[in-house]
Amino acid sequence: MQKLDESLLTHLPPFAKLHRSQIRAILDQASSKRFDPELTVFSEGETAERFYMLLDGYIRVIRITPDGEQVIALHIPAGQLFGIAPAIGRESYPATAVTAAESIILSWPTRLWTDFSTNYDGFATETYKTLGSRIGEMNNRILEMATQHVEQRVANALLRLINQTGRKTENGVEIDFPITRQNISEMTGTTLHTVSRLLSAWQKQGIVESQRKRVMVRQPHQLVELAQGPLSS
DNA sequence: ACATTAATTATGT
DNA sequence: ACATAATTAATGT
Repeated sequence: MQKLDESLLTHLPPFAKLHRSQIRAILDQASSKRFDPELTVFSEGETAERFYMLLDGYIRVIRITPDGEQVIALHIPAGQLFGIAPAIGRESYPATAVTAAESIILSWPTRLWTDFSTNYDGFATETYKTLGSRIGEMNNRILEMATQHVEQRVANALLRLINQTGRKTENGVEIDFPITRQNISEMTGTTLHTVSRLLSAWQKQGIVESQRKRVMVRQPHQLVELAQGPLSS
């Protein structure tokens, strides 16, 4: 196993307050692995042997319904911890983590979790921050599902994607990992057909631009408008 | 207002 | 050439 450079972690929130020696110790206990796209890192219900830091790439957090249907709960961008079951007092993973793009992932044995959170300044508070914002996001999605129409939900999903994982180009903001109509439908509780129709319509209006597995938003403001939906009553 | 079904076409290896 | 992705129309709830 070759040595990992300390600069990999120094700027990431959970480790930002630590000294080089501490980072060194953390890295020396980590294992590093590269994942191709669409590979499962861990599965729902598995015993949480390890916790993870995404160094590069994107993670999709998914759950499977009893009848085998996929639901995408969340996307995680590089620089965040995931699979942190110990932080919420669980010994099995509550969901499945799949790479959405080629990714580089560090991981540690779960038994180190208490070490990390007691000995390393800022680690605990920062992880609870990200945990908090993920819960907040999922709460918003629950509200959307219950109250909004599909068009608004798809608009909101795209907005979240470009905010969290957007890459700016000349013409707009592009989601910087491959994403299909099917994927978007799994995020919004609709069908790939409806998503396809919506994207086609929005493309004609110049709001988005999409090819196979690629979606770019040209006019975020227009999407925000659509996300508001028709004014109540 | 949306899903489902089915047929057709486009796109990437 | 083959598999996967996307579009489109028709029909159903």
